[in-house]
Amino acid sequence: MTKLPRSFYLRPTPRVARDLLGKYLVRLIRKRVLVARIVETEAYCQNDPASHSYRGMTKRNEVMFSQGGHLYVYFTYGMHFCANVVTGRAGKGEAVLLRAVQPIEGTDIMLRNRKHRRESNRRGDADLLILTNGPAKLCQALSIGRRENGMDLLGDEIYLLDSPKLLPSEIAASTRIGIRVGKTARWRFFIKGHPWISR
DNA sequence: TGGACGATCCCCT
DNA sequence: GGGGATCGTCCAT
Repeated sequence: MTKLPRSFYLRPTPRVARDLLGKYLVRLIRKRVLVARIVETEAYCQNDPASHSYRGMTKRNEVMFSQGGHLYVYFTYGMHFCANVVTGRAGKGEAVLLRAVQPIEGTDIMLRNRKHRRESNRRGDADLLILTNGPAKLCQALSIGRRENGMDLLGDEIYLLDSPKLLPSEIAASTRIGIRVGKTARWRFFIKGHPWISR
């Protein structure tokens, strides 16, 4: 499999969001390789009131305005990170939020990264099915945080591998999750019936 | 300088 | 289904 080329990211954002389904996210950390398959995404576009870029560039969202193919990581709710793939040409301010992935390789590291997160975790996060089924969870599992903000996905620390295109019948679209505005756009994409979809 | 608010997660009812 | 945790960011004073 080959790395997704820059041109992949320079297409319309909802298209990129849909085409990211099934691709492999590769994370190299301390000589170990973590691999996860993307199963759920959301597109955030120009003139989109739900997008961080809607009110212009700030220190927080400046990476979102960089050239497509970079990683935009933001901190939210005082405790969580979320990871986005920047799309389009520099200055556009569009990106795709990675909402859920399926662990493929390095699962032991991912489990460790999310273990002991809370002392009072009574259900136990050792369950693979809930390891990476949410945007903040997958960041924990893959060790994505402030340091990874702005990384080039054509580099060697974090990148995306191509995979055979999914059939249209395997993909579903819906409205986005957790937003207060921009609720009509159907810019959430996911693999139909996939066990790792977020709740 | 302060206060309101999150592209969430987890636990409890 | 609802609320608490928890803090960086942004904008209004």
